[in-house]
Amino acid sequence: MPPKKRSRVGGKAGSSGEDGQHKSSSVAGKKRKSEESSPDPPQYARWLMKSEPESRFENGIDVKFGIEDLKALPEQTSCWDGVRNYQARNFMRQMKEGQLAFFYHSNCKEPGIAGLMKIVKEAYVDHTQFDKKDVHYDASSKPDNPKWSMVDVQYQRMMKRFLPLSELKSLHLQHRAEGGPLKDVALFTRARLSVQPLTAEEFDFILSLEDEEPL
DNA sequence: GCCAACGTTGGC
DNA sequence: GCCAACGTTGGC
Repeated sequence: MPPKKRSRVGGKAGSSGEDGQHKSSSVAGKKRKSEESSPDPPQYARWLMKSEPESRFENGIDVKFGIEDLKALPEQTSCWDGVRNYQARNFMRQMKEGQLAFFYHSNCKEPGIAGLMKIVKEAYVDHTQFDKKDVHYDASSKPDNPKWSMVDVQYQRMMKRFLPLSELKSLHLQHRAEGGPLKDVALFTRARLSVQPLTAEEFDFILSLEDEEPL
């Protein structure tokens, strides 16, 4: 889930092409409009990206990468490598320079939204897929047709207060029952996705929570 | 550490 | 192309 380390900007630009396809559901000959398909995916402009702020060793490598680690890098910028899920990858490929993303701390003592970052480089090839030493090496991906992409992100700021998952969850449940902006938020409806889109309404509502008293 | 949810893989 | 087995995510 978490992406991880790596210092600042990584390789060269370019995004690799193609997209894999992932769900299908399409009928032969017919087009399936609503969602899915690559032609025109809904346009999202705000994101939530998960990473683990506490040490955890995978194949002997520490995958820890919290918001403080991002902040400490040169230019407070890092590539977001290691995403190995097609939906998460496809969302990264939709990201545009300048868009904002919440930095979410997962798999830790206190999960929740820690801060804000900005997309500073659009999707390009994640080089770690070819690195046998890397935790996220993917033997099935070939350099002439890379499977995985990453973006570069830059630290913007910490939230004025940490927004715990527990609080977001009670709001989600409340909104689901009575209506409200977090009714369908991906954090709970697509819990395992490490890169998620947020509607403007969801994003703005979550941002407004930092000025509220903790629940 | 447990385990539910869900994505991926591979046999058929 | 189905679906059971398996692997991963991530809260608790």
